[in-house]
Amino acid sequence: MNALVNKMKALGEANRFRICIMLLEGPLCVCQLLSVLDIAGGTLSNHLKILKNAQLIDQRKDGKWIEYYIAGPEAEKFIRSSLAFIDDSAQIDADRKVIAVSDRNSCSVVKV
Amino acid sequence: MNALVNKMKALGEANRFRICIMLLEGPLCVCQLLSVLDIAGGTLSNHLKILKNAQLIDQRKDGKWIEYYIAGPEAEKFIRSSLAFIDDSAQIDADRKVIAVSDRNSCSVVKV
DNA sequence: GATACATTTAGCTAAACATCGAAATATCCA
DNA sequence: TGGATATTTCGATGTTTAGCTAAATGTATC
Repeated sequence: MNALVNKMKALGEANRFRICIMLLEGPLCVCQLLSVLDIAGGTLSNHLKILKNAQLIDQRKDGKWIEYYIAGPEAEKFIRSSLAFIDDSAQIDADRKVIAVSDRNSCSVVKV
Repeated sequence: MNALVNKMKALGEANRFRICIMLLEGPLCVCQLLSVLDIAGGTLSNHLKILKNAQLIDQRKDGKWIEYYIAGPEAEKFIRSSLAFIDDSAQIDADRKVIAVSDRNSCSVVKV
C-alpha cells in the first residue's frame, strides 16, 4: 500500500503532476522542463528526485543532458489512468504545446 | 487539473487512503474509523475535512452519529481505480476485517 | 436538565516540504 | 585547456502538515 500512497503523494503537487504528464509524450531533459515550469532549477531537481523515489520516473545521461522518462509500463499505466479524471486540462494542453516545439539545443537555463 | 491534484494529495497519506478504502465498503461513523486507525480523534477529524475538501467523501447526520461516505460515483471510480495499483494489500485486508465486525453501538471513543 | 457519548475546534509542536539563490560538478566544443 | 551550457547539491527561509491534548459543541437518553 505504501508504494502506491507514495506515488499519490508524488503526483499530489501541481508541478510534479505536470512533469509526469509531459513525460508521457516522451523523454525530456531538465532544461526543457525548466523552460515550461516557473520554478528554479534547484526546485525542479528536487521534484524530479521525489518522482524518482516514487518510482514514477527515471533518468539517463545523454551527452551534456540528463533525460528523464516514465519509469516503466506500470508507472505509465498509473499516470495515464489519472488522465481520465482531469477536470480542467487547460494547463496540460498548454504545456503540451510548449513541449511539442521545445528543443534541448535552444533552451538556455539562463532565464531572461 | 487542480481538483485532481487535490484528490491525489488527499489520498497521498496512508491514514486517509485507508479511510477511503474502508468507505468503499459502505458508510462509517467517526467512532468506527477511530477504532481502526491509531490516531487521536482530533487528527481523524482533520483528515476527514481534507478528504471532504477534495470532494472524495461527504458526511451526513445519523442521530447521535455522523456518517461519512464516498462523495459520489466519480469519487468512487477514482478511488477504485487506484486499487488496481496496490502493491501490498495486507493493511487493507486487515482493516476490512475489523470494519466488517465493527458496530457503532459498541465502539467507545474512550480508548483503553 | 443532567449525564454520557460522539464529534469538532483550537492551540500547540515538530517534522516535512516548496522554494530560492549560489556554489559545486559535469560535459561538450572551440 | 577554457568557456559555455546543463544539472545537482547546499544552506536558508517561510509554509504546510500530521500529530497531540484539551476544551467546546451537539445529540440522545434517563
